[in-house]
Amino acid sequence: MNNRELADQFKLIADLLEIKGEVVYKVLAYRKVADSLNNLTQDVNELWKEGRLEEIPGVGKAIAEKIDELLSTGKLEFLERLKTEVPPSLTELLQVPDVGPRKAALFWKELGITDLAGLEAAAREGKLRSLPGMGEKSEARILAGLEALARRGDRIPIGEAWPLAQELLAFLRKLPGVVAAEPAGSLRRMRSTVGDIDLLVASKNPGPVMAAFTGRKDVVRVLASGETKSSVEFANGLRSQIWIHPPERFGTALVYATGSKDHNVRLRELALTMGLSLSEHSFQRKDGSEILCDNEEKVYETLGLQWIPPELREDHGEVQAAKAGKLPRLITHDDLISDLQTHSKWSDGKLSILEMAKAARERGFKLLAITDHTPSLGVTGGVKIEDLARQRAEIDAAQEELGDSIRILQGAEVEIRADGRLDYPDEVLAKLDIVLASVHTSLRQPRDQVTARMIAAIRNPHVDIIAHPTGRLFPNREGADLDLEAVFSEAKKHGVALEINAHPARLDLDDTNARRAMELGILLTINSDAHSPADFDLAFFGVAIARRAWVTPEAVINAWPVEKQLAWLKNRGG
DNA sequence: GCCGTTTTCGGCCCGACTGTTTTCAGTCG
Repeated sequence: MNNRELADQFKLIADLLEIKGEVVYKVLAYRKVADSLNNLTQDVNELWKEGRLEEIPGVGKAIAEKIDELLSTGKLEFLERLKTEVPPSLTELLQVPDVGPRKAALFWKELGITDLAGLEAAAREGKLRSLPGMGEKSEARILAGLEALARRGDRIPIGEAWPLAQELLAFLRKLPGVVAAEPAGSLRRMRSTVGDIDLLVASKNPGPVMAAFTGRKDVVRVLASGETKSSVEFANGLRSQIWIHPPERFGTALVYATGSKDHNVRLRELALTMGLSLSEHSFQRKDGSEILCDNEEKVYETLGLQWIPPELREDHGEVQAAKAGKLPRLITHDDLISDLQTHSKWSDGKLSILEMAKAARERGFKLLAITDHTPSLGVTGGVKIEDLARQRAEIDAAQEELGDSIRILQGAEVEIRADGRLDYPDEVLAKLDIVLASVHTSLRQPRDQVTARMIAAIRNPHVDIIAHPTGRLFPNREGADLDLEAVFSEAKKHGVALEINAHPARLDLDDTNARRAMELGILLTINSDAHSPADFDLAFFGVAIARRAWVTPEAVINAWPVEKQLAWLKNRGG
């Protein structure tokens, strides 16, 4: 059982206990452990073997025993018994907006509803409205929520949400009386997926701004509209909400709206120790007087903290680090001066090498690796060995034309075949300037097999980088079941770099794994995987993942001076 | 169920909005 699978068990326990009506703090305790496990930078099995389970945040004696039972036997008696008391399928209902644990319990106990289909049928038959605390409007909201859920599915990739948010922000910023408009929520924290689009507006006159927002043509439903907060749904099922606060309170409001919830709780606890109560409006002293903050820096300063970049605000140690003045200098998009994974017409890219190099140069890159696919990945039209010399000639010609404004490398994204062999023989790899190795197929191999395959690639002396290590694709393809600890240990030993692939459908390594790699001192690389000029800009999302992983520029090859990048490649003997 | 600059018990952040209610529960972030 891996970290995520274990976390799922505890999330299920939390949901079931909540529906059962258990005291809320017990539920929160289980939920916190699920979150801790999901964000753990080590394999929980290692901690378990070393008897260090209680070092995991939120894990005490009782939960440590449950983890022990789950990892030893694969089952948990406590959970099995719980499942006989509350049907597990009831947790489906919690996905529906406006349905929480109390209503789920109500529907189950009064109407025998145990899943989404049952809820929808009952709502359509008008059976919900007569329940205590329910009415026609509540029933209609639940039906609307069910429809939105069906349309939208789950969370959406940040690559889709970000452009939509920019469009909404541009709209808001043009409205009269709007002083500022910023992204908030998981969007601003740059999580790889977001549930809805949160936006914060500064204005002294919120009424007309709210009206303009909720009155947009693409809004199909207004879910809430108040003085400080409104929430709407778009035709595709996506939801967005805005808060509007006066400019002099923008700082506290932005901290609040950005979250995460756990980060906010941490800040509020800290405020209380200083005799202050922190809300989205202000700090309040015990005598009722307020401290207003028009920007975030003032909020953190009042708490005796360094300003914390939004990407770190997950209650993963950032508040403690800020208190000690030890926040890392996070990498930025501007730090990147190379892109080490891109594709040209030689495989599945859209442009010639010269066109790609010009596009890279326009974006300020000084170094570009052309890393086309290899033949076994048939759909990409991989470069045959006999064509590599002609590709080299094209690179030389492009280099000639562009002079020293940008340096172009001949590389390859070499397929790691199902049996662990690479798609080019060593003598061919030896002639390339840079070699990335990656898996695209046979991702469902058993853990041992797929891990061995990856390790074999890392041990090949010509391989410089493992690209998108797990092979995951949003939203539907799970990554390979890799033993990442083993992969990390081997990468460290052989000095092979691991990629944070910036394509929003990949974002692989993810933030949690990238943080673990960083802690282990493994080199990282952030690449766009560009197949067309616009794709170069996707590096932005890769940087976001790196920032969420506390990554500094020193750890990222692409942020090094060109000569250092080239020297690293040369010294690897590739 | 966890946890400790109020420490081994008694707390555990703060508020907006809605709907069904005549003062509040439920949900959400």
